[in-house]
Formats: sequence, structure tokens, C-alpha cells
Amino acid sequence: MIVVTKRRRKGAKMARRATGAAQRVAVAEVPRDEKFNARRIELAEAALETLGELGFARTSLREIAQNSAFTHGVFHYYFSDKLDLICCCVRHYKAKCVTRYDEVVVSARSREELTEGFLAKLAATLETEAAMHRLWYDLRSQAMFEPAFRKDVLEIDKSLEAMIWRVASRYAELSGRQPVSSPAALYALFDGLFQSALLRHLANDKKAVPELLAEVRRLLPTI
Amino acid sequence: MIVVTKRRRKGAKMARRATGAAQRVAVAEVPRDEKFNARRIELAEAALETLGELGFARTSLREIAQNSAFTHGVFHYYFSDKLDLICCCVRHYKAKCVTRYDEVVVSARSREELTEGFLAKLAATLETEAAMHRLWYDLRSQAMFEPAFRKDVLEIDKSLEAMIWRVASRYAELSGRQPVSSPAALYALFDGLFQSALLRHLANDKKAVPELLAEVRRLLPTI
DNA sequence: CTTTTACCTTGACAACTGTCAAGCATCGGG
DNA sequence: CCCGATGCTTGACAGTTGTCAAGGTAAAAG
Repeated sequence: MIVVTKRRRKGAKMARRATGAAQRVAVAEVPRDEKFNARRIELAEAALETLGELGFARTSLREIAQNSAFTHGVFHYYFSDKLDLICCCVRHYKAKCVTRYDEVVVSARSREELTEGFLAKLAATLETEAAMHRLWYDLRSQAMFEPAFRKDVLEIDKSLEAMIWRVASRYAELSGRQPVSSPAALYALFDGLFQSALLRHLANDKKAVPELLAEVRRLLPTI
Repeated sequence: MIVVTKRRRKGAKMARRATGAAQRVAVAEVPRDEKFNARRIELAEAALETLGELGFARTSLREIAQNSAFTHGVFHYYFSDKLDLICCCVRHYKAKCVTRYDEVVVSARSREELTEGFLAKLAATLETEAAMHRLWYDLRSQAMFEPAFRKDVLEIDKSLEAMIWRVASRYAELSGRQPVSSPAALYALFDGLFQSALLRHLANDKKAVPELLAEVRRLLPTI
């Protein structure tokens, strides 16, 4: 099901290639597919908006379309499926997410600098991108039911683990040590803390963010 | 909306109480409400079956009814709402879940005994109650979107944190120590590890359970 | 026995869902 | 200038959803 869109595109390619000069078509093909893909990402970004607001369960294609500049039919033109669309959303989300702390990691010159930078980014993320993150937790849960999501979700989870590991490694390095925890345990810890804080934050618990920061601050030296 | 069912019951009560002898009615009222509540729990249990299989997003009242001995109308008689039903499910789930490791905690006479008992229970839970647990993660994510779920979910989360804390405290006690981590951090850690292992387990990753056990075994002495 | 009550079934309702075919527009190539 | 392809809109489709009212049944109350 997921490859129907691609098949249609390939079919179109074949048809063109059979008619015109191979050379000209070949160079024209690349920007065409890039344009196609760029549109997919535009649509995915629009979809992420609504998904972040309503969650997977309550989001329909029509709702996505209404909250965007597109009509509901376009989504079927660019995606074979609702799942195809959401998979694309998840993959796109990944790219934006996974490098969140990298700038802090490379620029920090001391343990304190890394700590403060990390905490600041953590708090900012929790407060300004709450919708995006609850969607991530939603979709990760969906992956437990929907096999079609699993591959992408597991991949992103690995990337996030690696992201946390980069922070922790750098922190240990700045302390002249090696992390004592495994990547998996560290990710589980920070992800669990973040998830809990996010829920409390969304429930208007004013102490959610400061308590998360205090906890992480206390935890960082022990990793 | 949520209290409509209760209101209807109270109305029935009032009507009865006004007609008959107060004494007889008073003693008859208790088993009636107990019966009513028992039925609610029966229905909630039936609903949990389907919810665990399909997840919140894909579960309809009719589907729940078809996978059970009830008709779809009964649910509207006992619950004001779909949300009311699912809230009841969540609360009922809690009672079963929160005491999972308590027997191990009280019966363990040594650190090793506690470790082995805890790990065995952990593995058994992951393998035999995977559906129930993915539902929990699903509903916890839903709570980030649906305010009606938040109170119950946050309450259960607290209970689970306390459950983990009981295990950790006992473990430290058997080592003649006090836990060095906070309850929140310990719960985040174990919950994160469990969640990740559950997803991998559901994705047919044979190494998910053993790796979880190894990680926990390695972590327990450090808490 | 009759009436009333609690409990449950059935069927219908309007709204909403994903999907998709038919058609319109816009634009580059011939 | 026209033609055909690409991109997009529109409207319709069959199926599903939560909700609820009308009605039935069986047991308890009178």
C-alpha cells in the first residue's frame, strides 16, 4: 500500500522516458522528484500542526486540510495512504529533533556551560514545542499497535538515544571521565523524566519544568 | 457530561426513597449500587480486552460490544460517555497493576532473592500482559491531549512511582543502605526501559526481554 | 394478579471517516 | 496556437462513529 504513490511516479517517469530524448529527461527528472518530495514535506509539516494539536486518534485528513492552505484531496495525490502521510510526518519530525542539543554540545567549553546550555534547551523545548513532543509520544505508543509505524519509530528512538549519549559523553569528557551508565539507561532516564514533566506541564502544573530542571541538574554529575 | 449517569441513578434513588419505607430502601440501596458498580467493572473489563488489542484510536463502542457478551447499548446505560467508560477502564486497570511487585518485596529475604523475583515478574509481565501495558502507554499519551484523562493518569503514574520506590527502598534496605536516586528518577528510569523493551518486544525483537533484564540487573546495585 | 421498576436490546440518527474518480486549471513543449 | 501532462479541486461513495430514544422483558413491589 505504502508504495502505491511511488509506483505511480515511476509509471509517469517510464512514460516520459519512452517518448523524449533520454538525456534531457534524465536531467529534468531530478528537480521534478525533488519538487514532488518538497511538496510532500510541506504537506507533512501542515499535518504535523494539526496532529500536534489533536493527537493521532482525533486527527482526520479533512481536519488537517482545513487547518492548512490545502484541500483534502491533495493529500491523496501525494500520499498513498493516511499511514503513509503520518510515516512521512514522523520521518520529517526526526530530522528537526535529533540535532537539538548538538550546538550546545560542540560549543560548551566546561561542564557548567554544558549543563546550563542543556537545561536551557530542555526547558525551552518543553515549553515551546509541547505539542510536537506529545505527538511523538502518541505516535510511539501507536507503533505498539500499528506495525507500519514501528520501523520509523524504532529508528528515531535510536537516534534520540544517540543524541542523549552525545550530551552525556561530552559531559563526562569535560569531567575527565567516561559515562558509567549505558546509552539505553541514560536515554530511558531522560526520556522518562521528560515525558512525565511534559504531561504535568500540559496539565498546567507550574512546578513541572523547574522540578525537571532540578532533577536533571542533580542527576548530571552521576551519569 | 460525565456525571449524567450518576445523576440518573440518584434520581432513581430519590424516587424510590420517597415512596417506600425508608428503612427497607436504605438497606436495599447499598447492594443495588454495588451491583451497578460491579456491572460497570464487568463492562470495563470487557472494554479493556478490545482496547488492549486495538488501542484507543481504533476502538469503537461497537467493536468493544462485539468482542464481548454485551450489546453496544448497555455501555450507554452504564456510562454517560465513551470517555467515562475509558476513565473507568483506566481506574480499574490501576488496581490490578499497582501491587504487582508487592509480594516479591515482602517475601524477599535477601538482595539476590529480591533481584531474581523482581526480574522474573518483570519478564513475565512484559510477555504475558503486553497488550495491557501498551494500552497504558497509549492512554498516558492520550492524557496529553485529553484533559478528562489527566487526573486519573497522573494519579496512576504516582502510584506506579510509589510501587517502584517500594522495590528500590527494600533493595537498598537489604543492602543496608538508602537509595541514592529520587523516586521520580528511579521511576523514569525503569518506566523508560520498560517502555522501550515493550515496543521492541512487540516488534518481535527476541533480544528485547533479555537485554532489559540484563540492564536492570546491572542497574539495581547502583540505585 | 397488576403495576412499577431496573435492565437491556434494537434500530435509527446525523455526523464524520478514508478513499477515489471525474474534472478543472495551469503551463511547458511542439 | 494547441496539446498533453502535472497538479490540484470537487463531490460523491460506502462504511463507521457516538449518541440516544423507543420499546421490550423479567423481576420485584403493591
